[in-house]
Amino acid sequence: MDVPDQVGAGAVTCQLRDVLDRVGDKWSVLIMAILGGGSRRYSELRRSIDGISQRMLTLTLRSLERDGLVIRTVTPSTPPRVDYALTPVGQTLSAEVSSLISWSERHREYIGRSRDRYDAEAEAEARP
Amino acid sequence: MDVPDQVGAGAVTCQLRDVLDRVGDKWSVLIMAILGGGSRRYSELRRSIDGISQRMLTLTLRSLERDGLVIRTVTPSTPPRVDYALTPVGQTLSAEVSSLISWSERHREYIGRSRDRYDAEAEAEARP
DNA sequence: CGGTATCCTCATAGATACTG
DNA sequence: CAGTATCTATGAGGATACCG
Repeated sequence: MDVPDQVGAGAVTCQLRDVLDRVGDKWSVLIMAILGGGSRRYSELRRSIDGISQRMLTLTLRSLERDGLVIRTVTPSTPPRVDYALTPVGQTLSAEVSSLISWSERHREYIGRSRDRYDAEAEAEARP
Repeated sequence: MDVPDQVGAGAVTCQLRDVLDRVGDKWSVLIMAILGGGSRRYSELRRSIDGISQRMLTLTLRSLERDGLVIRTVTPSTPPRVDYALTPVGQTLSAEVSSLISWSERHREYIGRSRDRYDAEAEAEARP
């Protein structure tokens, strides 16, 4: 793994924290996954992502854009049109994300069974 | 990428959400990274992870254990000794995580420059 | 040593309303 | 259509104290 013993204060962790904050928030990965399939309009994203508020969609897109992972293209027509796409670097992160998705698919059942077992044992202990 | 257009309500997203919640919280990945280097005692983890509270260390370890990613071994000596290690499945997630860490190392500078540029442009626009 | 229990705070995100 | 502004609330996480 080559991870230093002391993490949490050094530069390595800051890098890691940055990416985890990026990848860990509620909507970023979902947006990147969709944009991995190609450029999308604002309204397309809104429809594609079930349950996202307009506020969070905009906020998340802005921070992805700020990080250079997504590019925003405005077409000043009437009605206005705004398209979002992954940048080349965004595509490489999107690839990492898709690897994580496939991990989750492979181990979904295992985790589910683990949780059931753990909860059953915890309950058995609570009421002996 | 092979990601469906509609995410957020279907099974695919639940799997993904599960992993993201797992990987996205503040301490799980740090703990998994350290345990990737081998088994560690509770107190070793506490010292290794700068800034973690006892509460969060315990909570995070419990949920990792619940998911079958970490195994907890109690040695009932005096003083008591508790060791934590990755399970085989935990090791595979740890590998994904290390891939993400290396991505973050490779693109740390790019993101930093992107943010600086974005913020500079935002400020330039705010005060023209 | 390896935890629980309790309280508290402060970001994150949802709902709603309005706009160029 | 593609946002911004404002308000609110919920829950993750920190601080502290105590326990087997």
